[in-house]
Amino acid sequence: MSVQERKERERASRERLIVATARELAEQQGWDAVTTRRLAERIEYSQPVLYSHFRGKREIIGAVALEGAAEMAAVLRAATSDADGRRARVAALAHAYLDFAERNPAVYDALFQLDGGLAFAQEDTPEPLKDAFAALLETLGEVAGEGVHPALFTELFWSALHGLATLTRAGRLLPEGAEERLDLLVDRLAVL
Amino acid sequence: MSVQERKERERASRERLIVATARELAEQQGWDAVTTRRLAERIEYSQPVLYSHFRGKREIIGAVALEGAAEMAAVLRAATSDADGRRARVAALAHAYLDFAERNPAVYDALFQLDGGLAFAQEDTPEPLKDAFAALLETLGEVAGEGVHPALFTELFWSALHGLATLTRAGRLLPEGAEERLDLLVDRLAVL
DNA sequence: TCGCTTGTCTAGCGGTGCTAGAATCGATCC
DNA sequence: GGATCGATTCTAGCACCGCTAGACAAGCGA
Repeated sequence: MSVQERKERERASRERLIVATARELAEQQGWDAVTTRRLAERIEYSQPVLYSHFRGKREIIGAVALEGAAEMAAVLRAATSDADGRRARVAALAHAYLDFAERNPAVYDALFQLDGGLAFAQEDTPEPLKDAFAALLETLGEVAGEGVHPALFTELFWSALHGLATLTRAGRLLPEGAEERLDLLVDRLAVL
Repeated sequence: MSVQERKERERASRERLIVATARELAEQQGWDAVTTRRLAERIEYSQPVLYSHFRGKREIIGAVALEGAAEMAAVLRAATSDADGRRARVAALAHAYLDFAERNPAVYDALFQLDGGLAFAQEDTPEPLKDAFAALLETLGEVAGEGVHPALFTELFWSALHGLATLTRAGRLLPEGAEERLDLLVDRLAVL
């Protein structure tokens, strides 16, 4: 069995290489530059090898998204755990979220803009995605206010963050007012 | 000169046909289905004709976006003019916005998701885009609250609407809570 | 060492956006 | 009315895309 185990290890390792390379290439040159040919060349295998790991390009995007979701959840939890007081926690969360989106645009796109073939807001939603939402919920749930469902409030707050993130990056919003918009969001939406 | 004028009329007419056809095709089958070949076939000309009107596919998307922006501005103004009271006006605006996004997903994508090569939030931003933002500003400006810049408040409110629109359509948010999220947004963000 | 499974590669399919150069149309002039 | 010639449109093709069939080679168990 040792031979088979070694093969499985090598396969898993190569799969990680594919995902990491796709992410790297996407962050460097955008997802449009992530073609199966270029990706194959970078991992130093031929194209068909990609298809022995993933059904297609969409699944590769999905894999990057899952990795990103786990990372984002960790980042959000780290940011909130450092903050004292509810206002500070919510502000830190919002900051961390927009920071993550700005620093990892390709990952953010894989998660929320592109089609990675992932199920959202459903039972068969992958664990990392649920957990990322849970990370938001942990902090935002406590400022939802009387009689407002925490999950629903979180969805709204998240939507606002997502709107700010995408519109800013697409050049629809200028970066100047970013800080002020964020403060306003926290002060108005959260019940402190 | 009459001949030349007629030619120009015909050219302009064909250009409108291209934009209308692109929009129609995009709404029917999504932007992925809008290929230069299919588009050319539908307007009953060969591909290169498209390039005598537009620099490329991007510019065609941009043209659809501009048309959509003008339409959206009109829809928003119509919705708010029917409403009495500030709360009702803001709610009507938000409803109309999300309605427009839901009913014209391809146009909405051309405007805010895809690259139509348009400048935003700048001096050389095309008039229809400025005007669509102005339509938002007219209603939202009056509920920004003391000491809050109306434009900045509008940007934030718009971001929230955009987030709701895109996350809902991408299946990231379930349509169930839509009404409740919208009410919460209006009640919390707007100063009434 | 041999046979065979497993894995990888080469080559190619039908599609994409876009363009060079050939062909045709049509307004103008004799 | 018919020839001329410039503007317009088309045919054909480029390089690239995602994806896959079938040839080939590597490495295992016997």
